[in-house]
Amino acid sequence: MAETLNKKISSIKKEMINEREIYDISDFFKVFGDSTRIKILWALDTRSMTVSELCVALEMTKSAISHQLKTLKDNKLVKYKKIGKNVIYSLDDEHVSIIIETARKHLKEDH
Amino acid sequence: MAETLNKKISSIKKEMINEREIYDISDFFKVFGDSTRIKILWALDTRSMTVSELCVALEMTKSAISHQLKTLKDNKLVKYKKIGKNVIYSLDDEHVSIIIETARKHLKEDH
DNA sequence: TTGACAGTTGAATAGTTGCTCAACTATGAT
DNA sequence: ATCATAGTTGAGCAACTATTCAACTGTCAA
Repeated sequence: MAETLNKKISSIKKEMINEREIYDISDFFKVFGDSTRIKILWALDTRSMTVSELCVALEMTKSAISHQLKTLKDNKLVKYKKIGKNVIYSLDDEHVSIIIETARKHLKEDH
Repeated sequence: MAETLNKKISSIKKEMINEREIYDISDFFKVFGDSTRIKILWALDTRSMTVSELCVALEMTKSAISHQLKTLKDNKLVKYKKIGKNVIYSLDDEHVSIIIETARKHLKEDH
């Protein structure tokens, strides 16, 4: 009885995955695999910010920040709004927080 | 009334994060940022496997697989058991599935 | 002991990536 | 028009990384 249920749950949980999706997933995680980008996401999870504000917060050059914002933009993790000379960036996805928090939980565990 | 509640929720949700944790988080995601390692994790999420079995499943050399298994081992994502000449690897953490599934959800969405 | 099989490891190489620098666009103020 | 500010972009370089190759350890069988 319980075994049949487990098999059912297991078959629902485990779907097929193809070569293309594998690359999409690993490319997606590459975006999170850089400390500067994590800092940006963390900062933007607090509040929306302009590029200059991010430069001050992270103590980095406009160019470096802008390059990383492009990567985040391309991966649909941040969105932006132009207001006059400023460009205000903000998070574009609720998954970002979930993913980072799950990682933190994992890292807090003792093995 | 609603505003006060939002502020409270916001303060609970958002904890401090330090420089060290930023690097730990990005290092953790670097592990997921490689297609070979995703393939290994995906395969091991189906069932435990020896190195040779993984070689057949992923069509790669023992050496390449072994190098990546070391990385996964170091990051506490897989565990292993020696049985005779064989080394059987399996997933070491329920967070792995959660993280990969959240990424897949994100990638499936249209923006 | 010898040989075959399973897996690990270190060095070398080829490819990738993050930051800097300089040049650029665009907007607003004088 | 001119200048300052805000941000973007492409090239180049230094640092990193995934795979290959060859040599190695450890286990089992004859």
